[in-house]
Amino acid sequence: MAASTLTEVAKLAGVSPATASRVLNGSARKPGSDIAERVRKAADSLGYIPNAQAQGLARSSSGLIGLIVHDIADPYFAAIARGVQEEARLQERMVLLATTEGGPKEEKDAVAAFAARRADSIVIAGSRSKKDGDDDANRELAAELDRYCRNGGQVAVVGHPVVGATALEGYHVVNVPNEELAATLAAELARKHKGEFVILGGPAGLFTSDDRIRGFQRGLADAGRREAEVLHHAFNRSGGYEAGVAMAQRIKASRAGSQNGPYSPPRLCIFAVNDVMAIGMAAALRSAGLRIPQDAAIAGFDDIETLRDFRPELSTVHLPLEEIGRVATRSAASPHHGQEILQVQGQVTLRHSTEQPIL
Amino acid sequence: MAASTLTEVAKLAGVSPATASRVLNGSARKPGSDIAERVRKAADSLGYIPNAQAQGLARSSSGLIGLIVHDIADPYFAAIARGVQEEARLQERMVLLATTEGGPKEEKDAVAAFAARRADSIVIAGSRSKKDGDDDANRELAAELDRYCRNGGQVAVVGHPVVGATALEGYHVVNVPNEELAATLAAELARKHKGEFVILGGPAGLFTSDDRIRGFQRGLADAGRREAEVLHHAFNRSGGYEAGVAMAQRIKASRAGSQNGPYSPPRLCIFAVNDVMAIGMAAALRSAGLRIPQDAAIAGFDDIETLRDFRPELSTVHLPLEEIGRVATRSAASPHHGQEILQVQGQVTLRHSTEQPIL
DNA sequence: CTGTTAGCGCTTTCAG
DNA sequence: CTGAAAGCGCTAACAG
Repeated sequence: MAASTLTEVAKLAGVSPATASRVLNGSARKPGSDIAERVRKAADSLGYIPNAQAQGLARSSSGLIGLIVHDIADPYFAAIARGVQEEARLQERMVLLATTEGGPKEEKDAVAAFAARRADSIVIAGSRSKKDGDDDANRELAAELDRYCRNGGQVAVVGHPVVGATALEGYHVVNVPNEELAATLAAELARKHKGEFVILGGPAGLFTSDDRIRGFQRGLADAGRREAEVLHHAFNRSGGYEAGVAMAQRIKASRAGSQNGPYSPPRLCIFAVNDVMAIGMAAALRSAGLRIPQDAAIAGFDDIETLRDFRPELSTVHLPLEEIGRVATRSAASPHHGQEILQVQGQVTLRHSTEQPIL
Repeated sequence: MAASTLTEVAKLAGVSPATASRVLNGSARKPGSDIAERVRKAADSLGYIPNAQAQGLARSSSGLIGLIVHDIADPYFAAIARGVQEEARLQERMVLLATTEGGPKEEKDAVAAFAARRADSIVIAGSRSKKDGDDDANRELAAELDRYCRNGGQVAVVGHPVVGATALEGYHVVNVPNEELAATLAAELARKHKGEFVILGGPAGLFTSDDRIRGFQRGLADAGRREAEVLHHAFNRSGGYEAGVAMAQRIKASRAGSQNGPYSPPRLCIFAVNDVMAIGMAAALRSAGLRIPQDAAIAGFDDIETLRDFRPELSTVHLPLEEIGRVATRSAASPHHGQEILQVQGQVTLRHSTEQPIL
């Protein structure tokens, strides 16, 4: 037994499908109220549910919003997804989810799949990468997006424009001032921290990571501090943890070495380019018996919700994640001519993890 | 400029649309390799992307999986969503996301929307409630689901059968032995904890919560312990926090009272029916200057990933969340006659938050 | 193996 | 204001 159709409803109400369509689904022209009444009654006596696929085909639009994230279980993406979802609900659209683990190949596939489903707009939350070897895939991704836009689709990208996008029509960029914020963070940290800095970055080539690294270095330089060493690891908790294991050894070694001398080794300040990496790092240090901020200071970036319950309280740069999701979704809802660029604000937030230990 | 169609591809290749369809989209019969070649060439010279809506209409199936959660940013749901997503990818389907904040009304709407989109299957991750006032909405939800199933849809529900579902065709239940696990947890805690127990539950009527409360009480009773007091709060971190604020006062008051007497007050053991509530509770107690497990023991339920980085390490019941998402999605992929019930295993996991303080 | 012919369910001109 | 008719893009019988 298949779901009942508009035609059946129309028949039951004794009207034409066209009329039934006009009363049931939004149309400019309103049929007479007596007719409307009859149709509505027929509809819910049959439990009529419009077939969105058919509607989509006829109207050539789907009421779908495609969302691309690296990993939906990562708190950063989950928060953005929540914002997207909220806004989608306001727009009376549904969210189609795709996870890509950051690969341009997967992103391209996701875009193609969304295009196939005729999604009205696509929100790309994960950051793009220009890692060696990804060149072709990136080109294909850009081509796919361009095509999607040329066919009338709207694309909102969080954090960074798409590499090599040529069609500017239909692109919306929610710009996160990663570099500036990282610079500010560095400046503030430089004021209170007199020792060395180390940067824990994601894979080289990942835009978000690179921007934050660059900004942080600039901030250090402006403060007259020496350039920080940069470590590259996976852009997630594991990457941070892995880096932390090595870092712990290093800290211990340097400490052991200096026990003979008159000076205690300078305390390191580690800037992780995102919070989940910072958490991984902190966990590894803690497992090794080191304490934060006594044995090392740590700062992250994003201010994911998880931080609220993480100890020590982590210094970071607050980003309005849900708002970013909402803004991206909202902007993609209104076709904009030319490339639209929106700014969001972040806020350096210093907490206990970068405080001076009490000596 | 609209996307190019199968017909255009066919024309360019000099074949009929039917043939083009057969080579491009999966069909039993394979056209000759020379023809196939030509069609394929035509297709990607035009950048052809099949219109999934049209395919869906024609095939009457959509390649869509509907996922219903309370809140995608809640780590519990995010983990399940990841599992669903993984399995969906294996099935070459896409995930449609709906968030409902637990309301039966919203769940019903979500099901209707999925039905409209002709989702092949629906996974309901959020637990159902039979709270007073939700009766009508619950009935409607059940009706909507029944209809969906009668029309050939598959529904997988995590944790608890749908209230009042009559059509058994197409229902799949991933059963989480909440009650048993809670009982086991109670038994183990009773062995090491000699003081009072308090249960921090969700809203009365929420199945998952009620089951866990019941199980815990049973476990206590079996251990010869007295029934625990039950607190009801929102089923999320805020609920836990709110409860914690009150609890902190109470603990402090009882302690102050007994300072005059010869006995220190018995330490409380708090069982929160899920981890996010436990975290909220712990946060509130900590803000009030209380320490865990010294001033109170706490246990949660679910073993969400967040716990890995939460201190004190929280005792809980481990649930294979991703696996649950995968299993639900997998089972809903294969139409089962009658109601299918799958079991998942959980594991009581005692950690530091319920340890005996060293006196 | 290929092409022709009907639809899938709905919207939307265009007449009446 | 209503109805009839022509698709939207694709698939699936059924012929050839």
